[in-house]
Amino acid sequence: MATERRRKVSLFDVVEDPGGGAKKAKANGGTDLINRWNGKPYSQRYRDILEKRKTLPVWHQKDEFLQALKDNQTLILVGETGSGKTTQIPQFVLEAVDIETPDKRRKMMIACTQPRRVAAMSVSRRVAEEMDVNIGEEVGYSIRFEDCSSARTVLKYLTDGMLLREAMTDPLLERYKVIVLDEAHERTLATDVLFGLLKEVLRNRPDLKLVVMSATLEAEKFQGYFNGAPLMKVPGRLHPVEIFYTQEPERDYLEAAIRTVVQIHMCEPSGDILVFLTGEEEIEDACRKINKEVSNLGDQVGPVKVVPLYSTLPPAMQQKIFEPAPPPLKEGGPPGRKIVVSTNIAETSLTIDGIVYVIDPGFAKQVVYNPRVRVESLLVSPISKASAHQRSGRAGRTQPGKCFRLYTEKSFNNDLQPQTYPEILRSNLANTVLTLKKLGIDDLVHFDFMDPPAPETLMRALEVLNYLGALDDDGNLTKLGEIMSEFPLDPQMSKMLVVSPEFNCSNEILSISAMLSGTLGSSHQQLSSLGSMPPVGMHHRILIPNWFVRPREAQKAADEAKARFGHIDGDHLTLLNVYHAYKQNNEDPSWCYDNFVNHRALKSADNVRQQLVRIMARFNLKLCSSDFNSRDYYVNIRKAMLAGNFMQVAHLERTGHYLTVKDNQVVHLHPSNCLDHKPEWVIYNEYVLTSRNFIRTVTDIRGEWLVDIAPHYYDLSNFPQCEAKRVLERLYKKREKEKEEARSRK
DNA sequence: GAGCACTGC
Repeated sequence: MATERRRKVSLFDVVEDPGGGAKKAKANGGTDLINRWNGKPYSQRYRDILEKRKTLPVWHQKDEFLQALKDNQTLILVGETGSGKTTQIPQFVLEAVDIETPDKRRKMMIACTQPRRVAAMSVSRRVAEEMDVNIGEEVGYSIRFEDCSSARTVLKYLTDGMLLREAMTDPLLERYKVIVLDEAHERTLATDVLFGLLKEVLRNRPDLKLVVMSATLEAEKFQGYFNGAPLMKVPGRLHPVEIFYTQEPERDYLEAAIRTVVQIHMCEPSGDILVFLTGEEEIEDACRKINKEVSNLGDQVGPVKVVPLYSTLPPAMQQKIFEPAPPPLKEGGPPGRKIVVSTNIAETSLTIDGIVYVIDPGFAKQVVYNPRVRVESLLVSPISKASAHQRSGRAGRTQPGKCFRLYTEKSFNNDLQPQTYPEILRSNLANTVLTLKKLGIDDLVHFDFMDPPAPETLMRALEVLNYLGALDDDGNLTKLGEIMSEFPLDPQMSKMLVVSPEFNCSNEILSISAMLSGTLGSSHQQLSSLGSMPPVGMHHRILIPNWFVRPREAQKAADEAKARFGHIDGDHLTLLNVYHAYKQNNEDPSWCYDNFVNHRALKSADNVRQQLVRIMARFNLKLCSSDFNSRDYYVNIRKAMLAGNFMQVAHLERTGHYLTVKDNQVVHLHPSNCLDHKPEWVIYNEYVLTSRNFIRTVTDIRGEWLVDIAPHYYDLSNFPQCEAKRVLERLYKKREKEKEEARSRK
């Protein structure tokens, strides 16, 4: 222990002078004009930025921070918006720690995790500028689809999910000297897994340090979890925001929100308005109504620009939130105003400057997972206090602001829960459990989760992985499971992909998997901002992007276009048709436009597909297709899909409705399906609970295949009494008879 | 015959 202690200290060369870079350069044998990191002279721009950096709140506590870092292995830092922690703390760390290795060509790194890709990209660009180096060299970032770092990189920003991936091949994270977990209060699934993992790694690597950065005072909870690690608080830099509550509860929050917008516009000084609503339809509706109400007021009030904002809005439309408010109609007339009507996207992911008024009805759509029926549903539910706090903060970024909460103060105090439930308590954990197993965590029950998931959720996940063959009966990772864990897909999908060569259709399953695996990411590139924050729930599930565009003014034409891609045996095959058509038309955006196909979604599917192909190659999984003209072409694809999705099967009962297999839930085919008939058996990708229980993205499969491909799941000794069971009994008998006949023929 | 809060690998 004593030697470890000494070693730790000697590796830690803290600079006593808070002056920073210039002095360090001198110490390195150069002059104070030379950049320690790349040996080049500092630019004037560097010095200008440095002066501004020094005014950030964290700089006042630089010495205190470095001393605490020197004395402790783990440190918790709480800083609200505007403290500068995300950009400055990793630089402080870099100045202070010794990152040399015996190998002179390579240094150890500082990692800083972010929940979102755009943040990792934009923050690292900013920091590279501040350090006067080129992005991708000494300072870099690493996100899915893009590694912008090199052998020279000493400071790397990366998504929390990416660090988790790295841990799969480098379990002790030996490339890193210090790991900074930023935005820890958001409690993403990946951050929560990293918490537990890093606690273990820290025990095995006394030379590694961890800085946990968070924006809320839940930090005391973090402190308890990290064995009493010291906590440092850094003030934020927000303007004051005055909070107003309603006297009485509002019966109709949409109507109340619109009324409040109009009142602000009539009575309050200039400044833009941000309204939080729950979804696309509600937002579009509100925008129309606001425009109508304001135009009814005539020219007594200034002009307004009402802008909707939600994630599925095309980027060009989202860009409108950055346009300035309209000028007064006539000189000296009442000022114009921009009114942004947004989902939660404006709470964390996007920051709009110039907002002075926030209207918060107190609701958001949130996912609720029920492990008993294995269903996730999207429900409009009250937000948490932390979320309300975050929303109000959006009014104080550029000047003092006002926030109008459309609920009573009593309701805020008594009804809202303090924090949004962390994602790990609200998700299906099949994929997370697979990752943990791959990381070498064998005993999940005793894994040190900050908030342990319900045992039932873990049991469900283990059960699913066992049925898929990823875990053996003792819960150990199988060879198959090991390969599956490498794919950035849900276990059902990675299973069908890994076995698809056996069905001679891996090319097609690759395309279908890529289409189903929705990442419309990187579209917010220009929309990003350094602002960030709080605990609003994220979740993990299969969410399928919109491949088809259906503009209000051309719905009929869009439906006709979609029908042209339709495959009567199912939606998965329809997706394959769309993908093939897209490739045959050279990925042409105007072809997409003419055919009402979402070019962004297809482009991102193509990107995902390339990544999946690389992983297939790593494991020598064959890329193959059946003859397109053979009768087996689609049959093979449907069988391969069943090999992964045999747990998401529904059976058509004689009464005319579908029952899910084993769970016996009544479900309905979602009307968006492309089938021309009601198949006896279907596999489905999504279970959506809206006006009815729908299964969406469905494909016709044959009962015989259930018996052939998944007999361990369709084991009738362990099956509830139902019509499907009787059908399966007949199918098993039929198979046995066929076998007997085959034997007697021999 | 219906509708998609938000992320990530």
